[in-house]
Amino acid sequence: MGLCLITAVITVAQVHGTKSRTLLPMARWEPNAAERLAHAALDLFAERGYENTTVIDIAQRAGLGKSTFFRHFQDKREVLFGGGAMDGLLVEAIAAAPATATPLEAVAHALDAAGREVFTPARREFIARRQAVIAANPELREREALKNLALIASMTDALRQRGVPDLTARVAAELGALASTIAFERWSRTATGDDFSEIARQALDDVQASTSLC
Amino acid sequence: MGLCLITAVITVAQVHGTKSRTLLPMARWEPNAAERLAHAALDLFAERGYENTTVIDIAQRAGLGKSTFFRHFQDKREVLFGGGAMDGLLVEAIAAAPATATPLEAVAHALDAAGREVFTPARREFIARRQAVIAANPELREREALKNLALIASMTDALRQRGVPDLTARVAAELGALASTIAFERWSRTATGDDFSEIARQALDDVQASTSLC
DNA sequence: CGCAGTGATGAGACAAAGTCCCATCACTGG
DNA sequence: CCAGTGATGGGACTTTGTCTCATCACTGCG
Repeated sequence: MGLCLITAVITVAQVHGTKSRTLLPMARWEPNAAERLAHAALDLFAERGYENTTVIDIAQRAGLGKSTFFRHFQDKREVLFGGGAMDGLLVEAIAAAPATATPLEAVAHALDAAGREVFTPARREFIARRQAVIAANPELREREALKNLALIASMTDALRQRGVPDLTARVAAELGALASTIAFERWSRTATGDDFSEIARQALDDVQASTSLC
Repeated sequence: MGLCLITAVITVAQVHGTKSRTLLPMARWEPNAAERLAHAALDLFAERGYENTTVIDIAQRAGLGKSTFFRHFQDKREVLFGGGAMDGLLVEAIAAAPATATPLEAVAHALDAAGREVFTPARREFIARRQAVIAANPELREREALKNLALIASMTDALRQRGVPDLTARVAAELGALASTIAFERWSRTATGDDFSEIARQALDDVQASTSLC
């Protein structure tokens, strides 16, 4: 799966530094609680595994309490899928594609946007690490599958609003998701700072070519 | 989703009646504990909803204890996805397809098998009821998404073993899953005893035709 | 007829997930 | 200096899921 990735930890460095005077009272009241929790969780999951990590462990490492964890995340799995801006990003990109674009070209437009905003070279290592944690645990893969389904539904809707017939929209969204997954697999293996958008376009072409051989 | 359906409750009426003499000592030691639990669960989920139903509630309605529930099912969700013979059924059907068949024809072969063995007219109402329960709850949809993923992976493997190239196998499996989902949507709406296999073949044709319009 | 063995079950203790309520603390504005 | 706001902490509570051990039904054997 490649679409439903990272979104938490995206709004990272921003506030920090406004009130560096009152550091004594402890980590509490320090900003970015959600980000700290997400980072602490990824670290712990990578160290000891998802199931050997307690929500309390995560909260403690972030200098927070259990209550605060559940105030920021619906459940333990969600800490790795937090942000979720991916959805809107793809929908907007599909809507913004030229009116003359075919469904799959509109999807390619969306994958470009993902490459520009999310799957950046700077985040590659972090995202791959996160993906490894997810792949290692059934509960997390389950959540990822659901997110992916939601993403496909969003893309399908976005295509329909361009006037694409229902079934065609569904097929295009599904093929786009598959291409994205394949592109992500290739991209996370590249040691170099390869551009995700290029890889994704290539993957989309490959997928489209394969449909003729079915 | 249509592929990952029913499997529990499939080995239903069989043993019953061998020891109808000792009925007094209570439901215990009555056979088919798993089936009784699955039916009790579906009834309760339909009545009060998944989240308002306790595992203990389910066990009690089946005349069993909590321990026995978790002895038969990994977790609360799994009670609706129990059997799981679907996987092997599709894999075997794909392997058994004529060597001359294209990937999608092999998949069509698998959907035929599903229509013959699982999505029978007699089970239509029950399956639709179960699907409604799943659709009404995020946790259950999540599990369904994971099962669907596993099914796609199985079909992909089965196609690869026929000598189909990796990417083509993946695309064919994905398109087959989509066709199956669409076929299931259509089939569960038909009041008549329509044949799932026919609907599925039609859906597969529709999907294939749509790929040309992307 | 009785007696030990097997297998499914039940009961209860336990850890962790998730929910809820309320007190507390940091900071804000008057 | 004081009241208000919002994020936090703590703890009680329910439920899920695990584990261990005793129990019961039925089986086969002497």
